[in-house]
Amino acid sequence: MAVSVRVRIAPSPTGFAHLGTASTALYNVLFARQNGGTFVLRIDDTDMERNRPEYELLIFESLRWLGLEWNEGPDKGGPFEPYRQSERLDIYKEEAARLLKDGNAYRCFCTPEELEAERKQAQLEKRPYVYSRRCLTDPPEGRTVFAVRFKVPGGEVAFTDMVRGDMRFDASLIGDFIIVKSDGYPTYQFASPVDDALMKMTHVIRGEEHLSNTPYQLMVIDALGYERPAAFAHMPLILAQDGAKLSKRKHPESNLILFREQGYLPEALINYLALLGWNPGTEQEIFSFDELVSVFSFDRVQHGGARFDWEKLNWLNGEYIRNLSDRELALRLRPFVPNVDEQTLERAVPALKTRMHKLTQAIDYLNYLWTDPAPPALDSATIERVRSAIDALQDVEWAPGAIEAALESAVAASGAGKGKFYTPLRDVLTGKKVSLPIHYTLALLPKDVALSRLHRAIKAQV
RNA sequence: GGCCCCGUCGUCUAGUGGCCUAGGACGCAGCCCUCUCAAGGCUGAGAUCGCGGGUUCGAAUCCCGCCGGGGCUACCA
Repeated sequence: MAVSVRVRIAPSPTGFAHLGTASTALYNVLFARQNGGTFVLRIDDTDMERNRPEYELLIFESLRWLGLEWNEGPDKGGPFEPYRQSERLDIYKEEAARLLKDGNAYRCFCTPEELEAERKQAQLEKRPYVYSRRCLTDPPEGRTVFAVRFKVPGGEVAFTDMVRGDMRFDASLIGDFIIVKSDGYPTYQFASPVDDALMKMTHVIRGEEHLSNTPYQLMVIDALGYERPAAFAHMPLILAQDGAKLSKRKHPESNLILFREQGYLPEALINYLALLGWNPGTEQEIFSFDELVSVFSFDRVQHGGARFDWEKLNWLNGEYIRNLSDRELALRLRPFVPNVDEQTLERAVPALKTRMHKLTQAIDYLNYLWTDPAPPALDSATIERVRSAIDALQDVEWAPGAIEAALESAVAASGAGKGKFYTPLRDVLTGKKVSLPIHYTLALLPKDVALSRLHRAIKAQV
């Protein structure tokens, strides 16, 4: 019987969860779901300087919002606890000691300045830099502060990548790298493979930035005598507008929480992310999550990075909004327009639906309901039209259909066009040039409020 | 600098030697619908397939060189 699939994502709480986090999480979940596997969330918090505990909560929240729930993780436990690297320090210490004892690692007493000098020198001589191994062959005397370096065995490291096929790297080009920092914390190149092995990961699916890190990690796993993951998958990077890798610091707009705040639907973002770097080979663009699970495959994944395109996301999000039932859309809109009562919101939805590519846009359409626009200046002909509108509306049933009918006969009687007639009404009611269709604009307002705004506009003229 | 990945309309992509006068989607333009804004319908512009050499009867598709972009090369992850 085959071992069941285990995959993971391992974000570091050095910032908010961003598009890249979501993207790798998605592919991991898709693959796990396809194979009845387990999706693990591990927190790689070994950077003492930059970790902030509150970011961990943000990561949980963002992933849950997207519906990318994990089976094992720091908040829900599992058979390989703990799932926070900061709580596994003794494990790394032990493994490092083992490497030290077996001669696969050694202590390095070099100072950052000395290493910097080595690097500069190599650059000057135009030779590729690898650590000199000074501390292996001729360690300086009398120093107490040290880091631990992995002794790179050289040779070739080969592995299978589900996206790119067979990969091979020449390890003689890789210098002895640090696996334990002088503060006692493990580096990513060490903690990550140790945990992948210990947590029995069968597949490692992550961003392309880790492709060249893979040989480092495989060498560590080999030296420790653990079993390697069966395969890797290095997914194309999500690029910013300038073509550079999306980063938390340079691209704060990639914060997932912001997507929620702007009114993007999680299912739309998922759909868009899936299409960034992967394509089904058909012309289908809209995919439910279950459809993605059934049709996704690594061999149709792009090898090059893809620029994130807000325009296309907006379109997709609009499509998803339009496909929501009125009830469901009203529900999702609630938090964005807390000033609007439930009933009014539900009545607004049919008109709102085709006019939004994100939920926040409802605010622009509805805020005339809870604000009071100043009466505009009107010429005498316009005043007449407003007056006849008031007359027409006076005894009408307060619903869009009836209002529309009443207004249309008033328009016909006035001899003016709908534009001339409706534009000032819109202006008086909302103070804006753009609004929902005029009969909706009226109907959503309480009748007395609507009529008093119209009355007031007429009186305001001298 | 070294190693690795990539290079088709502005963007995301289809395409694995002839089906390509290079297809789709977003965006853009025009028209229709229309009280505004959308949505919807129709039409259109937009890519000498990074460049230069080959191979071949025939290349976006194969080979070589170059150029360009990105990633890694940290006591960040």
